[in-house]
Amino acid sequence: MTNKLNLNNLTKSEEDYLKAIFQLLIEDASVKVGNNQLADYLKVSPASTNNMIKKLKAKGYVVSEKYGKLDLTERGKSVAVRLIRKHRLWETFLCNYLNFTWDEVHDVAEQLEHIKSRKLIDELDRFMDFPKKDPHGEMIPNANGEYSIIPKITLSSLSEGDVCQLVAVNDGSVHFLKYVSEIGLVLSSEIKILEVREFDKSIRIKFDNTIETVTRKFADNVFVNKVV
Amino acid sequence: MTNKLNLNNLTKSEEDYLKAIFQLLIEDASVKVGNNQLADYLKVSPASTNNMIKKLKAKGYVVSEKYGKLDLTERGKSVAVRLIRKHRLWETFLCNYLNFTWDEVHDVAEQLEHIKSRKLIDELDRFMDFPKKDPHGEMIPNANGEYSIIPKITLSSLSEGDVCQLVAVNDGSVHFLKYVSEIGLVLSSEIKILEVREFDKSIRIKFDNTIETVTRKFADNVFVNKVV
DNA sequence: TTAATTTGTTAGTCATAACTAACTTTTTTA
DNA sequence: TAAAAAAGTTAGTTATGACTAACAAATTAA
Repeated sequence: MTNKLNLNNLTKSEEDYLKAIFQLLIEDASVKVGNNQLADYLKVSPASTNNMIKKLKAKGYVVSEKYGKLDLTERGKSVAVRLIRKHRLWETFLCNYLNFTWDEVHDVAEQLEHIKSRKLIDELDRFMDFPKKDPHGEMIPNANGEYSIIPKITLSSLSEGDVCQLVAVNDGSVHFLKYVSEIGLVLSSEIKILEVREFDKSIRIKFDNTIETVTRKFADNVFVNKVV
Repeated sequence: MTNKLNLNNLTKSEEDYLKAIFQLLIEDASVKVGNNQLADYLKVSPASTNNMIKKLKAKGYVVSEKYGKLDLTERGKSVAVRLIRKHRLWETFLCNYLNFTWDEVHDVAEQLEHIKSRKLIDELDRFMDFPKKDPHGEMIPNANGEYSIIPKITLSSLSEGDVCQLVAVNDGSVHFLKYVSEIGLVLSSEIKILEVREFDKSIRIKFDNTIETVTRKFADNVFVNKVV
């Protein structure tokens, strides 16, 4: 009964876990990423993540000590970045060539990112002329896994009178993405903060002659460049 | 312990089985398609196919009697045709837009055909302007699952002096497809049968000022339109 | 600093889909 | 038509990746 470790060909699940750990690590760089948090993020039980973490440790993708925080090895990171590259390239393709909207791309890209073919993704990249950003404004890693992380500030971090430009939106929720489109915001929209209400931190914003009030939660998911 | 039957969302495996049965049924319309034959085709054990057949029968995709031949219900056929549509559209995309060659497309298309998104495939179809044939010359079913079956004759069925045009090639083997490309045959190539050798049924053919001898096995996998 | 809460782990179960080995039915052929 | 071969079936096992329930460790709060 020798336990064969499939070192090279990762399953869809293994890939999903590695990507999730990576996302959690960059989301909150300094804070501990733990087992339950991962379970929560992936919407599975803590027992499931615990199990998978063991396997990924044995395969050399993850490091952690018992009851300790999770981290990825270089190999683990490399897998995660390649998945993100695939995900974002597919999203770009779906939006720019196949008439998908922001809120429609995520689910399909989640499937497409697991297709195993180096040539496929590199040719898709070339076909689209090596796009730098995906439709939500996020950076696309290149074929060598290199990418720049632009420090992101949220709309919620600004103050009355500030003017900013929408550079990216969090792509985690279909409802949120639909909402963003519906009120008329697009990448590069110039947004002026008219008022930040002390009571509930809701924000009155103006863009393209539209005035809207958005919640703190909404503003937390909108990433901007401060202009003024 | 109520046995929940996942009637709508088929697994990758279930889809593979339905497609395989469909392919075997159209390959040899009149001949019985049996359990062992299916196992052989899918390169799994007869026990595995037997098991899966039971499940697909319970779900209403397959019909067969104990020890009898296999057949698909309308629903089963519909699933298979949609898979073939997806497979062929992806192959077309890979060849025409992403620089894939004949022999490279199959494996990737096998993965891509399982992506679940109606919009994805219909938009891909539109993007390529509704192609009628895939790169190997096979018909692509339309969005309603309609397609025409062109009765195919093989190069091996012709006689000395006949002239034909290459209309399709069997896409089952990478080695075969590489071979076809290497000797210089492409879709629409005009081929003249110079000689059929009685000894081993090998055939001397001429096309584009090239003269080649091909085996019976090779000629069985080349589909043509007889011109003269 | 002890108790409560949160977080992490283990053990055992289930479904899917593969496998081998043994057995039964059907078909072929001698 | 009876024996041999081929085809089909069943039983029992394995790996993956979920799950629940029970338990242990670590952290937080009283």
